[in-house]
Amino acid sequence: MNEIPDRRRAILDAALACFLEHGYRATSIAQIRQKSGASTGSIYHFFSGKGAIAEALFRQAIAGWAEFAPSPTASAEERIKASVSGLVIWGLAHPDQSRLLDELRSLAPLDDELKDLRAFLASGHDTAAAAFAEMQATGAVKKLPFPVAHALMLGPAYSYLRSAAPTPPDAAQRIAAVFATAAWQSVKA
Amino acid sequence: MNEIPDRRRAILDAALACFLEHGYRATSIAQIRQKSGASTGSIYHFFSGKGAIAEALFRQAIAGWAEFAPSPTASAEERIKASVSGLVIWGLAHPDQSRLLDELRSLAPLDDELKDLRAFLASGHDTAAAAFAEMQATGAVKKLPFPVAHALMLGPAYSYLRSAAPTPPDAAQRIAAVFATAAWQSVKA
DNA sequence: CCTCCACTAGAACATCGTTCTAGTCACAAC
DNA sequence: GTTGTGACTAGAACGATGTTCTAGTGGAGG
Repeated sequence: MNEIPDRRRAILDAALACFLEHGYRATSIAQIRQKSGASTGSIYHFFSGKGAIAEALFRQAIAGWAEFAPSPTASAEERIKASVSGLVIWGLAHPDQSRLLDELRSLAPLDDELKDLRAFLASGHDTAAAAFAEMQATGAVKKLPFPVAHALMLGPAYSYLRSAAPTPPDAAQRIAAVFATAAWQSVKA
Repeated sequence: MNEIPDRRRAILDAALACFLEHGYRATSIAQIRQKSGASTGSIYHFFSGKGAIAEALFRQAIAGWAEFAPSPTASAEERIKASVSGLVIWGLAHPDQSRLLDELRSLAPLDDELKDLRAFLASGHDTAAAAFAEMQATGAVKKLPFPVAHALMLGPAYSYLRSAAPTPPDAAQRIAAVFATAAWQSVKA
């Protein structure tokens, strides 16, 4: 009885295809309507708006990447390197999904359509800050303000992925290692 | 006879005020029209569209920051550190202008309104790549692909400025130094 | 006085995201 | 068997936006 309705899934699939091809902003509800076969009313029955569709797809994409999440018992160095490396490897393997996430991250603070996504990102930010504070408490990393540390660790990876081309896995591994060691060097005590 | 028309200047000033207050996307032509006292037709007489206004303001803002440009005769370390440090110090001193530039940079690849700005950014990218290639030739920096090096050097600064609060000058100096030394450590030979 | 032309004004247009109104269909109640 | 009910669909209508169109103004040159 709790099946996901076909219509809802069709809308999500169509929206993802459109977003990956044209970006979030450039795809219109009309395009999603055509590709999914749903009607306008149907779309707004399942989602509160374009932003809600984007948020659902964002969470879905994040879930696909979360498998790279480092185990919480590893050392600070391993956890940080795994975070950065996982981000880069996943991003180079899925460049258009990565670009979509980046577009949504950029738009979230400015676009009220994406208010819920903004809240979701803020909660993720908070858990990352807590994890980093824990590493600071053990003396494993420098005592930097978290926004500074976050920018040092993940800024290069985000920046690179924004304009990266599809990359074969072995090259992606090497590039990921560069960013991972640079991130660790930047924040290690 | 070649004076800049008052109307044009009034439009630019009004647009800058609106963009700084609400961001590029959230300001409408109508707002610019009201604040500047110009009419719709007048705006489109001077600019080909909203994107052209943004591009004009982008160049204007870049000019205000270009004073931090390092002298070409300095060492690679000095030039790179000065670039990063200058960006951070200027960005922390002008947070809303910095955020506007970042918004426009994010939007440029996706929004056809900003096609001309996109070309302008690409040319700037090319000169930076050439400068870096020169440093590589002298053996001062690692032999990294330029996109990787660029992300390592400026990614953290861009990332930090995106969410930075106004900062007093002395604190800004310290933060800038953190990012500058991290950038140099990441790419030095 | 006439003619041009840079410039202005505001109505009109196309498109977008969203809301509204009306309805269909399956199914449970009685 | 009829009637309700509620999930779902459909498409017209709405308001706002960026842009274009049509009409005009006013001053400089012939």
